[in-house]
Amino acid sequence: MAKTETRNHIIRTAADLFYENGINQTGINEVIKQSGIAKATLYAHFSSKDELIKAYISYKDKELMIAISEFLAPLPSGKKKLLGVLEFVKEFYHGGSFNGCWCVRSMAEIPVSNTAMRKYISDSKRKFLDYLIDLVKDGFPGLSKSKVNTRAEALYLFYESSVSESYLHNEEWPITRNIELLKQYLKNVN
Amino acid sequence: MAKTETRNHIIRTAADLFYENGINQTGINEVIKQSGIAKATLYAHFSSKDELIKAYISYKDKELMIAISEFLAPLPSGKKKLLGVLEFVKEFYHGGSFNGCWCVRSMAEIPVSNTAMRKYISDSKRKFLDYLIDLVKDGFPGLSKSKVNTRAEALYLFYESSVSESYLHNEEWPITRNIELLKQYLKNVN
Amino acid sequence: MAKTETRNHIIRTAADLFYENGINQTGINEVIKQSGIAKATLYAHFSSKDELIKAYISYKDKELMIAISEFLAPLPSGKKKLLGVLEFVKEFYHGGSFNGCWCVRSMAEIPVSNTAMRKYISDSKRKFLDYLIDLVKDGFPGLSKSKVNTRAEALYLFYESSVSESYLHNEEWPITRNIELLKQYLKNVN
Amino acid sequence: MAKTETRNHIIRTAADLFYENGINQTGINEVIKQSGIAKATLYAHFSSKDELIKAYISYKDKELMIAISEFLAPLPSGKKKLLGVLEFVKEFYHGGSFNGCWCVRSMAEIPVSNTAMRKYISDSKRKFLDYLIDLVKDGFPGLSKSKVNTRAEALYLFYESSVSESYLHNEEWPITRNIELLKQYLKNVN
DNA sequence: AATGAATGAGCGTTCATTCAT
DNA sequence: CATGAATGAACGCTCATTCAT
Repeated sequence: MAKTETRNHIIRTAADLFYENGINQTGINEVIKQSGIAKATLYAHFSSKDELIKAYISYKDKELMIAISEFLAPLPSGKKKLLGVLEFVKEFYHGGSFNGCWCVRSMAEIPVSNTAMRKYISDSKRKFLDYLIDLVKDGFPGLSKSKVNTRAEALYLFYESSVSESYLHNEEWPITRNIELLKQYLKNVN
Repeated sequence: MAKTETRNHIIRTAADLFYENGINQTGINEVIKQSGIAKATLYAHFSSKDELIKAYISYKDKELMIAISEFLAPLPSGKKKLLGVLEFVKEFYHGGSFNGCWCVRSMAEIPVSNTAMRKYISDSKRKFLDYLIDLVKDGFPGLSKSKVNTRAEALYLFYESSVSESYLHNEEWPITRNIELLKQYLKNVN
Repeated sequence: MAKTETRNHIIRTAADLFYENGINQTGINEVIKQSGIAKATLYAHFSSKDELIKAYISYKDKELMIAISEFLAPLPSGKKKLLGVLEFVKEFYHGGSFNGCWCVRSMAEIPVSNTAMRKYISDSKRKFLDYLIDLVKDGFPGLSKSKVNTRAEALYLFYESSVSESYLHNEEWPITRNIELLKQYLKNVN
Repeated sequence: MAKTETRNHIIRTAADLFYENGINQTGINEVIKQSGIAKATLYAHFSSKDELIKAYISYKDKELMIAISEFLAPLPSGKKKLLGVLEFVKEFYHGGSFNGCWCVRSMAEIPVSNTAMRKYISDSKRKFLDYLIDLVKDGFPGLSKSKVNTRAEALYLFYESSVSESYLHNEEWPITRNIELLKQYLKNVN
């Protein structure tokens, strides 16, 4: 197997386990067993579990960006597209492998002393906010930068609580309630 | 020392450690060292770490209810009081010992297989939602039960993302942005 | 409760637990919980767990002597009575609370370093052998002391392997086989 | 060191300790200290202490089979060979490392709830009985299957009480007495 | 005489990581 | 480049026993 392939294989296997059971509940042994590789092979590709966790976070983020972009592609730019972001969450929630936000959950598992990792995770979420900023910018050309940011941050917050609270309660209402809130919000912005 | 005192002493010590560093990063050894008690003493009061975690969750919840109630007491009923809930988060955030939501973070650390504990935590959050429902009910007498719930759920979601996102990014803007969103939301409800 | 009553109550409770589950598998806490007494009360009556174990051994031995004597009482002296000893084992085995020999099992749980306890247990078995010697002496008056001993030791060995092996295999055949062996043995002694 | 070598090294070390002091009196820490290996190494080879105990039982059984076979090899088939089994016990008893029957003693230390382990141990003894059955079958060709079993079971019971009782009393007489009983028994079978 | 909270050494087990091959 | 046996610190938990009341 080529080096990159092995690496990706490990990441995908680890991602499934980390996202399903949490990063601390998933041991290195479990990852190598599921991957079918040797322990030292894993350490040849990732110098530590932390590095593997970072790769997991990035992998899930990229996967999300692709999925959400595909979901939004057919929707018209503007308010419909922004609402689409929360509609995506609803679909995600019912998709069968929903386990909330990997960033929020991973952050909870990282020791406070591990500032590097904590920064990596919050930076990761920041990138998602940037993605939403672009979405607003594209959907509302001419809108002032300040208003773009405000609108994107609002959308981000609706998105985040949809994901986290539907996961926390294992119920759909946080998503539908946030959709209503977003609709009302968008009605009141020019 | 009376039994109840020792028990409370352990809970308070454990709560500080759990909330600061997470429940999995905090070992029983750390708890007893900080408490200045013997290991068997802890196990005389709590049959397992899980029981101590439950006591921690309940302790933090009660503490929160008291603090938020005191904070809201001087505010006039109605919209001012609901906004006060988010103003409380802002104060909480700057209070020096802010580490996000213990429920959200603990949920992320509990294995999926531990359904009893997961239920305990989500039930705990549900109680907080009930608290907000009462707050809305009291502040808007005559409002239909359905509208009370809708309004309380909205407030709950604003509260939750204020706490979680300010913790995640270690920045204040999620709180201020949510306050703006809540203000706008309340403007549009009768 | 009078002191002796309390003491006997503890012994009986402990005996049931020790014989059912083994002396090491039964904690002091279990004994006091089942007895309904305080921990310090137990230690007022028995200076250590070892002392309680000794009391358990003696209690079971006495109980056995009484039971076996009652069982043998109606039988005619001589060979019939000796055979009765093994018939007693058969009844004991089917009695519902059979768990082999407390001495053999306890000996296995005592550290080799605890010579005092080990001597106590083997002395205890020696007393049972003495009981069988008396049985032979009474049943075969005029028999030389040497022959009495030989015959009693044979009976003792048949008895012991009946108890131990039926317990080990959880099957009855070791008892019935030993009964056959004893019958044949007795046929060949004058 | 090759994996199998390490495994065998652990088993031999554990066997000495388990047989000398009992399985519950011997902690994992003692085993690794004596073995000179790390704790995780032990758990890489044995998933639990129970697995190590099983390996110990099997190891001792195999060792016994080999030793007894070697001891019996020069003896002529038939009654001489059967008597040899008890002569072997006498030699075993005086060998310096005699501590009774590992199966009987281990059974006494295993919680009643651990049915899997208890079955493992009694199966182990059953194999020894099968060994004796073969011995009788080979020594008395043409003997009916039923008589073979009866004779082997008798031999088994003599063997067992020789081992257990000489251990219990730390005296030789149970062995010599059983030898006499076996001789007499064999005189009366065709 | 009786209480029960507190003890500290020990238990079996799991972890991410290293290194000789 | 890949292997897998070995590591040692930490984990959650149990034990018989003591002592102030």
